[in-house]
Amino acid sequence: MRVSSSLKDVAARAGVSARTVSNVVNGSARVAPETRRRVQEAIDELGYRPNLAARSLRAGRTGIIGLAIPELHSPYFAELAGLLVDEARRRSWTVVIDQTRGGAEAERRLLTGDGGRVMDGLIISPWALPAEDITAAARPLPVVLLGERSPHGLADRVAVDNVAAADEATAHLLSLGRRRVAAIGLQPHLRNGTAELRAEGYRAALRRAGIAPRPAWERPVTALHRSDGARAMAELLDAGAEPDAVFAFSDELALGALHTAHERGLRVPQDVAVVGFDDIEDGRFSHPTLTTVSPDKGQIAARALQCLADRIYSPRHDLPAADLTVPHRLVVRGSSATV
Amino acid sequence: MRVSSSLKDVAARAGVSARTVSNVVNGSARVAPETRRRVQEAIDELGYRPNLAARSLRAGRTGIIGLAIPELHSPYFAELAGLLVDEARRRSWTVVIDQTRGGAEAERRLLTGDGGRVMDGLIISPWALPAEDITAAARPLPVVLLGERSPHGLADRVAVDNVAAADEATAHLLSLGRRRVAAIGLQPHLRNGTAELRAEGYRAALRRAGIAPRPAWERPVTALHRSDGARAMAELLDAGAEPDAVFAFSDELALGALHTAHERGLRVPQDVAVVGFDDIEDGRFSHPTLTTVSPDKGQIAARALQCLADRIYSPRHDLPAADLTVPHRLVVRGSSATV
DNA sequence: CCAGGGTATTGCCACGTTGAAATCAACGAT
DNA sequence: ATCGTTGATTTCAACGTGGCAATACCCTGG
Repeated sequence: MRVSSSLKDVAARAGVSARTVSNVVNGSARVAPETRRRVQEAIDELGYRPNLAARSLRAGRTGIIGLAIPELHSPYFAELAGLLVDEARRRSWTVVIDQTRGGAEAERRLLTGDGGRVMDGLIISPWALPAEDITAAARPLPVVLLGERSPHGLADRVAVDNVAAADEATAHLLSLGRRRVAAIGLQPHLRNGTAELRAEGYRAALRRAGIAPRPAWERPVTALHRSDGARAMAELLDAGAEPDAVFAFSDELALGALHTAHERGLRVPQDVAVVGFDDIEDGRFSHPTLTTVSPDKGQIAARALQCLADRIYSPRHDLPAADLTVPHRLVVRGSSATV
Repeated sequence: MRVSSSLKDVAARAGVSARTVSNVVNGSARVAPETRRRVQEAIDELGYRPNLAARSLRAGRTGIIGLAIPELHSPYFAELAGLLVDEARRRSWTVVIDQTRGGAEAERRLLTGDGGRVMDGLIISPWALPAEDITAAARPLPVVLLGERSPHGLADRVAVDNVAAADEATAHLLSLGRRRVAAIGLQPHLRNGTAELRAEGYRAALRRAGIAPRPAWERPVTALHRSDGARAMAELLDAGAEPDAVFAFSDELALGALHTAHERGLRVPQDVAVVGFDDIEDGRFSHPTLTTVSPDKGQIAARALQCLADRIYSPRHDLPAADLTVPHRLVVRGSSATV
């Protein structure tokens, strides 16, 4: 059996030209019913499948979009990736996933390397690289940024309102009567817009409640894993900050903080209330369950792909950059329950 | 600026033929240093990138491999996918990820649809479809099966020794003096080999300890999420099985079971010891931390890709199917600590 | 000054597909 | 009977690359 058959093989078998077979496959032109039947029969018999490489070469499009995220094993990104893959299938796109592992080099390679030629578009959650650099390197590849601060109209962007969401989360802790509200998750060493925005909202809520933000309450992290949250929480306690509440910039950090709280014999939420960000599944089954800011991930996925589709299928190269804000809501669970 | 430049454009600029540029790019033939310099210069100036579609068409290979897993947001698969993507980059392959969402239809579509033409090979963790069907549908695409029972030499397979691992986990619980050891995670309705194998090991360990396996102790689940584990645990308790230990076939199920135990006021490990399977990161930070069977995921990734590489780059189509067993170890943590 | 042998470079073609335009057949209207 | 029209099918060319074989070039030894 041949490894693969081509239009020509099918055409020979059906007694028509290759072009007619192409028409049957794509429905791009009218084909007589009888001819269509014969061709279809030949297709089935030979098990013909169109060669996508040839099709791409001809069309100048690959039907492949890239998704660049820092880490696939991070629950938030994994959930989001899952939704994006599903949504992409709905548009008959294939998704290639690239992990940047938080490296600026990886983010740049992705854009200047072969990636730029194989993908029709890219959805990226930037980490180390400023948004400006990304959009510059990517051109003319359509790019959608997730979460990052808006790059002044250089590329489409989809995100929750990080400032408002962080503000709400902090205000929620304050509404419980907590006054020493710490924050875990700053990343001053990185040009990471998301962390900056959440810190901004956190401080705004404190100020509105008449509390001056204190550097000692703001714990930086190098990465966003549970272990980083656990370490930051330990440092916070060791430094004698005596927080009665913690707002972690991600659920993973929050779960790490919970872990340390348990170790140190602190009761959650009685001694320390904890709020996270992302609404990953783990938080619904942790002990205690985790209060969190829940971004509408389904909408992030849908909107991001819509943006790409608009650019890929539109002949116009000067579409104004979209800056879409998707809804979020605060989900109150055990870790910040009223005591 | 041109959207993309071709060999021809570079050739024109450097004053050589397209073929010479191709030689410079691929190093496939000797090129005079001076010529190489001029060509490289032109490449840089034009920002030339090879067109992968054309290259694939010519070479008959795409450099893309598929990874089909039930769910991306499942921590185990997300971690594994991350490792596979990293390992694939090392071999300059790109990975497209497909989620079957546990559907037989999705698994079949993947193989018979366009996927089969765009991928050079496929790594699949089968769920609903018997391994035999998968390998039959895939031919002549090289396939590596993860975890599934060996399909009688039809395709390469990489997995831990599920029977032995489940046996060890159960034996560990028995060694703590537990006698009513329940199992959570059977999937009798699916043709899922992995669950069957783990049940086999579980029962073997019981029998060796002189305990007859009881159907009432074996709780089936429909999926492998935390919520399924939580439900199964609740059913187990409601049925009056009064287990003093639980072996869950995955960490997610185990974490769900922990959640229910907390809710019901059971102390872990004092009242019920719990062991999971997979060693996902969550288990290292849960409360209590989770005892689990830790498969060497790095080796699973490396070996699976090695198998694919062997088949893709080998002209021989009759390589015997490999059946590789990767090491695992039992990691004892809080959920089964000695009381 | 030329044959011989290597090195460097080139032209041509095919991979499988599809857009554009040409061809062919059939049919109704003039 | 002829022409125009519509519908169905075909021919031709090109997308960008790399294998193959041919060619142009240079140097050395006779």
